[in-house]
Amino acid sequence: MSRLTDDLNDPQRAAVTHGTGPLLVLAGAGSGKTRVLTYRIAYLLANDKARDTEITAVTFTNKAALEMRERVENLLGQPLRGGFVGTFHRWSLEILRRDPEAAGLPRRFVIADTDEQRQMIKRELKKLGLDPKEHPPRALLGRISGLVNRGASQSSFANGSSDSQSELLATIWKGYEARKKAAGAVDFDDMLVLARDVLKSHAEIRSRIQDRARWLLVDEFQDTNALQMDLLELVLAGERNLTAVGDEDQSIYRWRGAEMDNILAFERHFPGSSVVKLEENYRSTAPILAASGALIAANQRRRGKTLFTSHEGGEDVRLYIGADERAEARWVADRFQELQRRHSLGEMAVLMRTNAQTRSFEEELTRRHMAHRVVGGLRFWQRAEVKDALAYLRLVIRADDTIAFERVVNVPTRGIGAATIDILRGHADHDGTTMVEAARRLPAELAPRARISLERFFQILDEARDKRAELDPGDLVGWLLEASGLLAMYDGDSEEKTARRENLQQLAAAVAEAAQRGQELEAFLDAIALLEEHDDDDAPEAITLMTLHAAKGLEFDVVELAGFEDGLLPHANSRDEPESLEEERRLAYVGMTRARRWLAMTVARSRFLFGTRVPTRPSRFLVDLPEDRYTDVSDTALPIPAAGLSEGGRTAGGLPRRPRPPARRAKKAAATVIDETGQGWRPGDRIRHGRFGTGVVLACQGTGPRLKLVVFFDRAGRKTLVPTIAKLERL
DNA sequence: GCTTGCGGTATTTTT
DNA sequence: TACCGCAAGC
Repeated sequence: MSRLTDDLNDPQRAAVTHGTGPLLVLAGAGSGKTRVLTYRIAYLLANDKARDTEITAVTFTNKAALEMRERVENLLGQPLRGGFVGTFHRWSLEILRRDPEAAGLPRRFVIADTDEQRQMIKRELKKLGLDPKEHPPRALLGRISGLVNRGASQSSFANGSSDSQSELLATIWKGYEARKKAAGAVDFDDMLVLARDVLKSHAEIRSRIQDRARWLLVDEFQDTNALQMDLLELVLAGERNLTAVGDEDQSIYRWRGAEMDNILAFERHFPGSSVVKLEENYRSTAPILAASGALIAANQRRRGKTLFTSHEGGEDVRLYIGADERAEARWVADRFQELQRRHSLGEMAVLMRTNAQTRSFEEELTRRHMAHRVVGGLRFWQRAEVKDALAYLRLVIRADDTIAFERVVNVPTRGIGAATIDILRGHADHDGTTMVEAARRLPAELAPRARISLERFFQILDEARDKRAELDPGDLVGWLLEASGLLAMYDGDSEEKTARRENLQQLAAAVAEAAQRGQELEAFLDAIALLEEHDDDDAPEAITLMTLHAAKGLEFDVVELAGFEDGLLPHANSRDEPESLEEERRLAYVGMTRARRWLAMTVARSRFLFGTRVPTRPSRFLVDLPEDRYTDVSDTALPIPAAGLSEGGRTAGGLPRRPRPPARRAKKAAATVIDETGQGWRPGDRIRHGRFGTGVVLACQGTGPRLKLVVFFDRAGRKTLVPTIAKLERL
């Protein structure tokens, strides 16, 4: 099969044709990572080194999996049967669905999504009499997830927790586990945990999976966490044919538990492994590579690669510093208008650190009637009306789905409020059954209205279950939407209601389409639980606005990296710790390397943040870029900060994670601040307040009697004060 | 049970 | 500033 290896360069070919044993492919940005992965699969199959049932290829996103499968099938000229190409979660889920009992799960367990997780934590807090404001469910779940992904379990954590803080977490966690169990639900992390446990404890299942993963390929290896590593090690047997492809310089999910050591210390994890570096870049021009390469070279934690290209020339990388975010957006829109002569709008992107930054660009592009789309907005499957409809569907399939029941028993409202739910929950707890069971029995103390409503509710579900036999799934959903009254909820012709009705119809269409593909309703529900994102990229001729995280894996002719400022990139919350600062640098690197032909970074000298205009300064990452790697095209030449100057300040994005006392530093930073107010207060001043203690002035709003100060107090956090009323002492 | 208004908060979010 | 979630009030 020479055709397969002909169009590869030497290192690529070495990776593709590698024999048995672990292989790490260090694939620089744009070096043909997916190509190596897909060619390797095709090569193994075409040369009878592997049977298709022995191929397992794991990715992080459904999109990547889909692309991989398609490209392999294109190479092979036929569909790939038997093998597995999918995400870690789907892989785990398949193991669990096949043998739920092995994992101690009910046969028809459900997947709890983020909302449902939060709901359960909230209930638990309420039960414990804790204030959700003091213990934000989001943060609690984050901590639990972090622990789980590092290999902990509720019980192991509870045993090891000594201080009251961790004991509290252990208690909440325990309740959370109990709730999931009662609901027959697993969360995203559980899928991996349980799959790992099953593989560990059930030799026959393990051996089956090991056979299926005789050739195991893992994409984006830099993003794997400890749990995923456990999983991989469990299924690697005999020849240990792991092909891991990744790039430590593009590791941007540390905060989600990604463990860079998996790639940095690959050889230690997998003795006897080979390593191939892909350093020839086929994506970007030389100037873009030179600039991004200089930036990432400043990182310590990396194995080190130097990307090169055989293509000469290319436009300079530009830096533009504008007065504010409007000037920034204007400049970008101007450039994109010019560039439109050579590049389509679909090949242009504005990338940024935070979602909030899209705003000024949306406004400017709308004003100019330039087509654009924001990636990462509300997701189809996350919309309330869609989730409601899905909950009905879930109840049809699995009558005792407590989560779904609670979600829609009163949607549309039918007089079943908190009081009714409490009664039902009381019965369920008392009898040791589910709420749905309790509701079915229609306890006597229910209000008459609630009884009637519940009866009707169950009638609808029962009828739907009967209809399952006669209607095809799409029609079943249609019927359910009518019968439940979900559709009627959005009667009317306001834009919002119409949109919601359309979403519901779209859902019915999606179900019908899945059925046509031969997918069972159960499988369909699983699929969308795993696929939070709705992949409809059907507006290609538009400028893309998105976060740097969302941009990973994509490429565009024209890329603009917006908000190249200290506080934003690196983000204020991630610049103190060296490890996270390096991750911020990688984030910038990912952004820059998305560009094929044209790249610019822009800075707004002031930004509207938290209700105030805050001065900013260019990113400290500029210091990593030698001046000949970019061209400053700002209207007025503004000085670029020296290394370290931007440390610890309160600049854009602005609140220091831990306010630091030294007045010396505050003074120094204040000198760079433009605004100064009549009252003699200015950003950077250290002050003392009777109640809040000491703090630092972040910004001044208004003048004269309307003057307000935004102060960040060391202990009390951010407050807005009127200096003439609040007694402030200047330090 | 639904609406309104207040207070608190303000990264990134593959599944 | 802008949004979200919750508590009070209709």
